[in-house]
Amino acid sequence: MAASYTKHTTQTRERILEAAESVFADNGYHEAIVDEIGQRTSISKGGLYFHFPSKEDLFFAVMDRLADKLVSRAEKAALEAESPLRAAEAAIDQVLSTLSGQKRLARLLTIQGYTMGNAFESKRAEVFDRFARVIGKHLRAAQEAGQIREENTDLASLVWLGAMNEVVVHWLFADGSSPKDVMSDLKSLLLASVRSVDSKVLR
Amino acid sequence: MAASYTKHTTQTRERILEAAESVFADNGYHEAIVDEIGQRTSISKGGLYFHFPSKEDLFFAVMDRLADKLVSRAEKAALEAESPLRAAEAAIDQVLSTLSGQKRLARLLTIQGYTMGNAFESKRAEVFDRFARVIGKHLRAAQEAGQIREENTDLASLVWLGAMNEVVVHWLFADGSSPKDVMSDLKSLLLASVRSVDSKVLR
DNA sequence: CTGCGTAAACCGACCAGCCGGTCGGTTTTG
DNA sequence: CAAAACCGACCGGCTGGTCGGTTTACGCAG
Repeated sequence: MAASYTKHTTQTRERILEAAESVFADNGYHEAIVDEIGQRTSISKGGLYFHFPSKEDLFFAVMDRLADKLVSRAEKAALEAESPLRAAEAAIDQVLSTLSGQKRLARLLTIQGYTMGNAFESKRAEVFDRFARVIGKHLRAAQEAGQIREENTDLASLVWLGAMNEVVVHWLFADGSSPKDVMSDLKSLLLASVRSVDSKVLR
Repeated sequence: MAASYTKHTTQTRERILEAAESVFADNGYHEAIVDEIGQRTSISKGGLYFHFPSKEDLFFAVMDRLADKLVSRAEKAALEAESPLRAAEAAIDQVLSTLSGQKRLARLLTIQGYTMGNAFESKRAEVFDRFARVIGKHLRAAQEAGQIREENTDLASLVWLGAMNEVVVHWLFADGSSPKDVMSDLKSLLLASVRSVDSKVLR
């Protein structure tokens, strides 16, 4: 499918996605106006609708693209880690520091995404699940390797994800310290939540 | 201010809030239609707008009312606990089991609330902060009482809150096990995240 | 290389319908 | 008899999406 696109088309799609991302990030789904994406792209509304069937689809495409980027970053970082637990750590590290530098993007992923009604629900679930799975994979490995006590790794990854999310959201709202700044404290909390009682086994 | 309302007015307001809560919970902010609140209340749109200046204000009032209810429940439960750490535990216990029984309400608090654009941001922050403060208060006490290791209690309460939120949201989307079912696992994770290394000091 | 025909890509004026909010008037309350 | 409470027909702005038409890209025959 993607292969059938000409190079030119692909480039244009990319341009649109880029602009759409910024518009959605600024305003959220509902407040975002399709024409504005047109303006920023110098592509008319008609042109936009040639590439994407609807505003909703465009939004989904933006989210997918974003998730792809972040997840692959996280997985790459995890690959370089020297132990499963470190890998899980590296993944959240990566995500948090990326988001730290890009407030609007963070906003899009955590808050703005919600701003479409029911239609978005499943998308949100999908994107967050992808992250949860990345974390879960490594936690499971860590458990098998005896690095951690916790057996319910699915729940644990949910907890980790939720914690990260909340830290990011809090930063966005309260604009206090950035996720980067609390990262080390956060990591020790999360590690503590799963580690063996015998703390020597940790890592 | 509230005192200046007549009894009758107060009752009507209550009826409206009740209906509004259910309509918002069903559809989210944008999809919710003011007229429908009218229908369910048998109060005309004009009547509604006599009591609330705008849809947005009505929504805020609904959220406030909800937060009041939940927070006071949580605090009441915490009062009866025998130690600060137990109190924090009781608070999340209370919230989770309440939400477990009321899916629509849970949806409203966690997801639907977001479905208004930027205007909602500060409200979300406010509501969640109230919960965070409840947890934080007890964690701080627990820290002073030497029950827990963690010093950054603000962060810890954020983590707890985020974890709870994510568990609820996941339940709503995936409709797997209810928060109630994972509660004990969740609690042990959260406790582990903050407890002293010397596990005997726990509680 | 050139001209040409076809289809892809793009344009932008226009429409449609939805829904929050209004307001002049009516009923109820005290 | 005020004033509060309520009614509901109506308005108007807004914005996704459409569609007939134009331009560009590209393969190919002469």
